[in-house]
Amino acid sequence: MITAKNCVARLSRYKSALNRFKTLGFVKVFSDNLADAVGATSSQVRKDFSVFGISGSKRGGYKIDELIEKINNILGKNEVQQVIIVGAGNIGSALMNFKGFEKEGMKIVACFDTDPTKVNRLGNIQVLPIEELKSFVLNNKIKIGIIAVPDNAAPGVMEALLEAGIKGVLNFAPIQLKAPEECVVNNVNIESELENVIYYVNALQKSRKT
Amino acid sequence: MITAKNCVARLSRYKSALNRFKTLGFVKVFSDNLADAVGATSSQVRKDFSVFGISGSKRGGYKIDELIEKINNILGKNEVQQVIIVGAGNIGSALMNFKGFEKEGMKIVACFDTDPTKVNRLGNIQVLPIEELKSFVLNNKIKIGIIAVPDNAAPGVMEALLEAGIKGVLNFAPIQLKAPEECVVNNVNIESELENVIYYVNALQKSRKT
DNA sequence: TAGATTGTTAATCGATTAACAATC
DNA sequence: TAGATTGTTAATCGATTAACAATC
Repeated sequence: MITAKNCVARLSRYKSALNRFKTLGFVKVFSDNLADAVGATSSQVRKDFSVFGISGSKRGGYKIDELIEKINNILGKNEVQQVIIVGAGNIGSALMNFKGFEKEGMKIVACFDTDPTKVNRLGNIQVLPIEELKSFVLNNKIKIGIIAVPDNAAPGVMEALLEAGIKGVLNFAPIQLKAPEECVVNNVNIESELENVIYYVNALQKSRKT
Repeated sequence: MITAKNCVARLSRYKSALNRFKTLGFVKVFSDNLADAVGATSSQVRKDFSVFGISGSKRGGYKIDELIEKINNILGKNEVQQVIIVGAGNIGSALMNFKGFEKEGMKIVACFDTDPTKVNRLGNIQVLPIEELKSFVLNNKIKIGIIAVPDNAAPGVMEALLEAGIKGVLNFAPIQLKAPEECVVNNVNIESELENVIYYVNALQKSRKT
């Protein structure tokens, strides 16, 4: 990996904070403002920007519009990113209807499922049989896929995506998926995120007692 | 924070790996097996266990059943954790129907929404008006809440949860929520996770070209 | 026993923060 | 100009890894 993952994640956060600042009518920000907005230090904001070659003006801070523009470029927002989903269950369906992606220039173009009863070629976003995955990915030059299937099905889906030539995967199955170097995998484990909260709530209560 | 967040997250991963090992008929594991399963080093596995006071037997590794038991205790699995959701939109509804929580001893007991048309007292999991949030939380001694509302509504919901006495929050709104020390917040930003994948796919392609 | 694995300490690595010269 | 903020380097902090004595 070229750039630290946290660093890119913070870039996303800066961007949403900047959009909020813009809504409030701000025109420029200082590293200090951004730091407050995302819960970081001003040093970190400036360091992150320097990593990505973003510069402001000394004494004048950063112009919000320019900053958003630059961050969007870095995050690949100059073109709409076409994304497919595998798995039309709870999570998959929610993501199909999720407004957040569209707003960020990411478009779900199709969903795939093994269950024939879930296939639907008439909807706003088609649900297709898994057999059509490879041809669809090739024909439409899709690079990004989301896995939203149960954990036992996930490794198989990963293989199918790799074989179809997918270059990046966001995985919601509660299993750590691996891929060869040429494919990026980001595992999001919702159960584990909730377990995390529960752990700290309990830990906090225990430490309170002593 | 008492223990590093990554450390707790890995604990969750060890647990699911252990469950898979168990399904395969294994009775004991070595730190090396677990490391392979979750993509860590054996040093790290043993270090993590030592942080939580988990010990195995030299030469004999760890008994899977005991290990699962111990990890479950640490993660608060000795009792079913009751959780509420705020927001019955796409994400909120998916989480209500999500099987993954139940399997892990976490139970969604109610959902709250401002939209009266979404209220439903007859379903398997009730959807209640947001006005009933506080009394429900108090009456049922709920400690954990999930936020699944748009970003502009999220800070208000956070306040309402705090006022109701919630001690831990898992936030899916794309905004970094803050809370006083006595409340734990874990922010999961799905858009940002996908952006992350896109960034690395692009970065990889660029580095390939040079 | 000999060999393999744990548990822990020390070394390394990377990420965050502090500090400050440059400069608007 | 004087004061404030950037950009960057050095210092600090924390997390991961390597190494190895203890021991089953």
